Amino acid sequence: MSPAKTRTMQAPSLSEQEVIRREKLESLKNAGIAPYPAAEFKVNQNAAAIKMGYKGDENKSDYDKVSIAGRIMSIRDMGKANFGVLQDASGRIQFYIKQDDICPQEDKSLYQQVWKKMIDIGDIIGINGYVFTTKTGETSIHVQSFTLLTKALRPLPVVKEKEGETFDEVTDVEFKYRQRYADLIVNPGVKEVFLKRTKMNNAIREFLNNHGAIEVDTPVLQSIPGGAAARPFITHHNALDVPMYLRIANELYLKRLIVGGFDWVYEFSRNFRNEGMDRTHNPEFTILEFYVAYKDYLWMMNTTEKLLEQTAMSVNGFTKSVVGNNTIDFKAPYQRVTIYDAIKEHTGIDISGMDEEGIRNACQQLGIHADSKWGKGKLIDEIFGEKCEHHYIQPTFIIDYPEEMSPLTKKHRTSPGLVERFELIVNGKEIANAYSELNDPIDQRERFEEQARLMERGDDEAMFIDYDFLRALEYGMPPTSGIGFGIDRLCMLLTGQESIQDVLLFPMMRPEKWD
RNA sequence: GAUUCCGUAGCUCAGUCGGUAGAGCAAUACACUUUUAAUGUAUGGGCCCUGGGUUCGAGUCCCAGCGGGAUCACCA
Repeated sequence: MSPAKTRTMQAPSLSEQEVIRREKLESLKNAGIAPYPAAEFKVNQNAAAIKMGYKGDENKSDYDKVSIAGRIMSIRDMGKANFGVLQDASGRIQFYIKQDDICPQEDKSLYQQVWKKMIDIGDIIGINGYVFTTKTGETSIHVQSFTLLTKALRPLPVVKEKEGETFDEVTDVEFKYRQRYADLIVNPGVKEVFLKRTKMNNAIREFLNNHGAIEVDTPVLQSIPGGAAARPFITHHNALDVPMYLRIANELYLKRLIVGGFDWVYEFSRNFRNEGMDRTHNPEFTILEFYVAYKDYLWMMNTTEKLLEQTAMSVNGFTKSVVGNNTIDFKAPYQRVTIYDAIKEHTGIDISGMDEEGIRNACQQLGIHADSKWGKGKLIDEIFGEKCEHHYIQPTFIIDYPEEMSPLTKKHRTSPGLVERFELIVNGKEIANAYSELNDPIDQRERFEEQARLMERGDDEAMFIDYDFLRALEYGMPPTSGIGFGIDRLCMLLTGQESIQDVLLFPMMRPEKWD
């Protein structure tokens, strides 16, 4: 019986390579080498800084005692010397390890037995040595000593690269999303997307903080899921014995804070909606909302343009971003089109004077399903979504929505039946929604009651009446403008990703079965 | 939720008309002290997603299930 067969019988669920790694783990322990040592490993450099800073003879002495730590990504075995690649948080750097350097005496076992037989690709090590340039011109670390920091028991997918071309890249999305840790290790570029996401958030925070905005935290567990039209996740609080909902939006809480005297608040709000998943929807997602006292939606459009232009610059260094076949320019200002004009332009039908019946007929004419449960606002929204939205690739403000689909929005100052609201459409998708906030408590109560009627009519997305929010408005909320940005979608636009799963570190997946 | 495509070694992928399971990388062993997708020689590694069915015989054909992608519906 072959040794491999014996191994398989001992541990039937492990692959050959996993069994061999466990045997190496035992060998290490037998040799008195800790596979998972506790002590700090002091580093004084990182891969990127060395490659950036090392200039050969000019500053060689600054790099004669470097110490870095990272994961072994490849080893090229030349017998009594190896070249390898070490990857740390900053990037990758080549190292050179030679038998006679780490074993200057007769005893070559550290090199022959430990390094060559017990260390693998994927292991995390620390190395000490000096920087040099190889014959072929690559900045490398000449290893004088190494320390095993973590033994890896599972083989890493091996991805190779030459001159920017990648070979055997792991493209299986299930692997990438379920084992993001491994995806991040082996696929260069994945990490870049998430670093850009952080840059984007930082840029937005910086913009807001510089303008005097206050970052706040509001409840995620809510007894009335308000501020949006969506199906919530339901949970239960045992001690109070009441149902609770994971928030679908934080809007009503932020407005309570405006009542309370803050004049600019914002929150990066993780929201939860119990709905379908696709390239642009994940059940949990992030919306940045902010509310500013004494402003209106016109001011908000100006602010939005500035915020996005500046954020794009911070993330990419320029205002343009390539997504699929489109190049999007976030440079302000953005076009502003009323929703009625948009519909007129893309369907040839002017619905601005029509009642619900007329719009229903228009839907029929356009071949759009007009559900009998839907009111006028929903029908208009449907026409816009079907016939117009996808045409707007460059950032465009669609403004002045019908009142019925905007129960939290202030009535338009000059056009009856409309509200002061805009959505920002980019690359054919909504990425922000804003309005002059409704602050008339009596009007707000009527709008909620209209929502309640819609709910009775069968609209399962109509809003609940939030009596505490009405009470807050009765104390008086100053004129306020508010906005919500789809942060995941904005990130997709700024990083050129076409699936929301590629801008979420751990996108939702059906749970794995482990038996 | 509906439709459709996919699931083969640790990874990337072949697998013809239904006839004993293949390659490269990775692994193991050997050679090689400046290589870089290192190279050369040899070896091992498979619940072909799971369960049924058809058949003398199924990775391959049929049905059901599981997981994933795409499109649609719902939505941001």
